[in-house]
Formats: sequence, structure tokens, C-alpha cells
Amino acid sequence: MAHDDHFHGTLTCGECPIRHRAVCARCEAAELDALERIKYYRSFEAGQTVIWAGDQMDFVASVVSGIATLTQTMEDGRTQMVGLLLPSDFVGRPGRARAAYNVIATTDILMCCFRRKPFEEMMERTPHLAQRLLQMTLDELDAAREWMLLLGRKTAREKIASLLSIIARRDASVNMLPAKGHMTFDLPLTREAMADYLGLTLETVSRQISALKREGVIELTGKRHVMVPDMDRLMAEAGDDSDGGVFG
Amino acid sequence: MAHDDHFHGTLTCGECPIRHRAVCARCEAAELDALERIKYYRSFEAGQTVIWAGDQMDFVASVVSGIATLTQTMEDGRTQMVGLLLPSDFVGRPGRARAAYNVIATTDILMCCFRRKPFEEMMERTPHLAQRLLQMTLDELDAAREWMLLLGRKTAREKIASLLSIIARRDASVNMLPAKGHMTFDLPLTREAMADYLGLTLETVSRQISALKREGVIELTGKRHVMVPDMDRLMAEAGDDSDGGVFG
DNA sequence: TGCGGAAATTGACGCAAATCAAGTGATATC
DNA sequence: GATATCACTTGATTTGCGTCAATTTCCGCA
Repeated sequence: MAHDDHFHGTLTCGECPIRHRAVCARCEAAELDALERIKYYRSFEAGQTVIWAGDQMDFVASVVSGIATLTQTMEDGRTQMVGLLLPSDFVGRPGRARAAYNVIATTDILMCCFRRKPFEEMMERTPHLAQRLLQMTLDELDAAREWMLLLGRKTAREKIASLLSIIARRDASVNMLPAKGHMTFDLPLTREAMADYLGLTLETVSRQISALKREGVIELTGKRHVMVPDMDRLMAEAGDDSDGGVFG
Repeated sequence: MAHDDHFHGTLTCGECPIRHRAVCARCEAAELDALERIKYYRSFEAGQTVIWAGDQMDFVASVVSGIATLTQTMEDGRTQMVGLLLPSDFVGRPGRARAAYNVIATTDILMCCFRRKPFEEMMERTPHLAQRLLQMTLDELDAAREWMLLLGRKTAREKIASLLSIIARRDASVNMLPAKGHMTFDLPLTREAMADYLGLTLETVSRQISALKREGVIELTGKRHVMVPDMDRLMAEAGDDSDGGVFG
């Protein structure tokens, strides 16, 4: 666990931007008060490791803002990203003392933390918490299974197109825009992080992005800003049967 | 949903073999009675499709005995297994009307079913159900993430060794034997099903199994019965850092 | 006991992606 | 303003796995 994080002010749950999506989404006023009493904030800078796999983990948390990654590593250094943590996503597992994955901040992030024991006790007494966490976990399981299809069966080109269309659609949903026609967005990940997510090398990621650019499926300004002239075209390249999958 | 399934007799929850592991594991006597009243059994033969992805799904269920697979398919036929359903595993998702995956019986199976609506209502009133389902879902999520590392980063040889060692260890845990030294077990899957699980072709599966046999890592009698002379050797081939992963 | 067919093995060949290796272009550091 | 550094691109080459195509083995069944 990282140490040189710094405190970031306090928010009341009422004014919390993830109030309606996070693990507390279903809680009523009284339940929220109880959570309010045991919560505390921590922030981490881009690049910092929030938690190492195997570390003692005495808290659970919600991501309030920023992006983090969940990764697994083999002894020889091969690494696979197994999840992307976006605002409102939940970190840690009630009933588990040690972290199963590395959590690394991709951007600066703010987390709303609860010491694990009090949180677990509260879960026992508060069905709304367990119900919401169940919902979120089922969604994550769907996303993980969607990703298994990508990792096991898609070509490099399809993998890149899938990632781009997922990011584009998530962006659209956050900004409440339609995921149709032409869209623009920023890539929140480096080429290496994309490679770790997609089970590729960073060179292959770079080459496939260049190929999609060459063929007019996407346009790049700088290395991170993407414009998709025709969303349907991109989704066809992803090989998904029309609607595509869940994300987080 | 398949139609030519046939009824298979009735079990009281008290004598149910998965009573202590399934979604009902934490339920008390009264809660069990309530479940007993809404449950019914269905059975399927090996090879039958239990549910097609996209189908209306008006029940959820526990696998009582036998093995089934959860698969996703792309339009062009590429398929990826995203889960293996073993006795006590849960099928379906409260709050979701349509199946997300194909469920196919690998062996003859018996399922303990609940109509979805009554089950959902009962979940609202019965924290023990939601708590247990949360636990099970978190375990499945861990298994899915373990599998993402395998699909994204392991070689064909490591994939096969991983699958074999997982099956061996599951077998050991069911029969309450130590997962050490030499072990024997049967493969519950065809080469093709293994390929779909591992993100390989069946030819590659066959070649890698032959290679492991040639090098003495495993011994085969017939096509399905496996003997592992040295479990540590097999686990080293799997590339896992010693302890290996979760399964189901 | 021998037949039929599915499941599995094995071989030859091709290709997509990994690996190895420069090289470019931005941003930070002295 | 030169230099180091990091993120990324591009090229040359290798290789692991997929594809296509025969066999062979196994197992049920007449």
C-alpha cells in the first residue's frame, strides 16, 4: 500500500458525485449517515500504486474521481489487466484480508474509503448495501466474461476496435450523448496499458492504431485524442454482434 | 430453452447434496421451507442446450449434479467458454429477463430451479440469500479474472497445464484428498470444449497434451483418463506462482 | 466380432503477432 | 539551448499457433 498520499478535503454524501451509482446508491438517509461516520478520503497521484497484490488490505473503497487499473502479474513480468476502475467502482472485497490484484492509479484519483471491519459489520445489518454490491459485482462479472471472449478469440485489430468503441460509448454515456455517428474522446491509457488490457504487445497496439488511422476508421490529433467519423464502422471492425458489451 | 427435458423426482432440501454450498447455504429452516415451496427440478441430457443466449429466461437455478458450460459466440462461429458450471453453481441472474450466455449440458445434469419473480421477491426479504449469492458471485469474478490472465498472457502449453492442474485440484477437493504427489482424474471435457475454454484450436490442444505426455508430465490411459506423476511439475508448467487460482 | 462414425492425433504449411532494433517527437532537466 | 527521458512509431525477422488435410484410435452397437 502506498504511503505518500495526501488528504483531499471532505465531501458530504449528499453532494457526492457518485452518490447514485456507487455501493451506497440504494442507501436511505439513516444508512447514509452511518456510512458518513466511518468513511474517509484518500487520494493518489497518477502512476502511484494504490495496493499491491498480496498486501494486507484493511479497507474497501469507492473510486470518486479518476481512473485506476486492476492488474495481475506472473513472476516473469507478463501482466494482464483484469479490470478498469472508473468513478463509482468498488475496490476490495468484504471478507478478504489480502488484495488479490495490483491497483494502480492511471490518473490522479480520489477514493472514498471505509475500514473493512466496520464496513463488513454494516453490510450484515444493511441489506441495501449488500444488494447494491451484488448488482455491481454481477455487472463486473459480465464485463469480465465479455473480455474473456475478446482475449480468447478476437484478432489484434478487433481487440483495438473493441477497446476504442467501449471507451467511446462510456464517454457518451457519461456525457449523455448518443453513441452514434461521429464521436471524439481521449484515450485514458498509454499504449502499454492498452496492450496489458488487450493481451497484446505495445508494438502491436501501435501498429493496429496506425492501420485504423490509415484506413480512415479513426482520426488522431496528438497521440491521445481520437475522432471516430462513423461509429457503426468502428463497431463493425470490433466484431461484436451490433450492441456490444457492458463496461464496469 | 430446451423442451424435451424430463422430470427427475424430488429431493427435500434437507437431503440435498449441495445444501451447504449452493445459494441456499446460509438459509435457516424457515427460509429453506419458503424455498422448498417454490422450487422444482429439471434435468437435461449430455449435449443438450439448457438455454440459448438471448432467450427469455424466467427461472434461475442451482446445478445439483453434472457439468454444464457457459459459452459466448460471435456471428462467424468463434466461441469462447466463459464459465464451467459445477454442482452448487448458480445459473441466471436476478433482475435479468434474458440469458446472456449459452448454457450447454456437458454431462447429464440435474438442476434445482426457481421461477425468477418469486425468487427475486424472496431475495428482497431474505438477506441470507443475497449475502450468499454475493459471495458466490465474487468467487466467480475472481475465477473469471484468473482466466483473463490465462487467455491474455499464457502460452498454449501453460494453458493446458493450467487446465489440467485446476481439474486435478478440484477433483482432489471434492474427494477430500491432498493435491500433492501423484494424482489421477478424468477429463470432463472434449478436446474441442477444452479449446473453447482456453482460446485455442482443438488441434493445438491435442498437440500440447501429446507433448506433455511425451515428456512425462502426464500419462494417458484412453483419451480421457489422466495420471499426473508429480503435481508440482505440472503446476510449474502452468506458470502459476505456486498456489494457483480459484475455480468456480 | 467387426463395422461405422465421432473424437483425437499427426503432418505440412502459412500467417498474425511477438521479438528485436532503430528512430522520431514531445516534454522535462540542467 | 543542449540533453536526457518517456511515449510512441516503424521496420526486419522469427515463431507459435492456426489452417487444411489425412490418418488413427476409440467406443457404441448391430
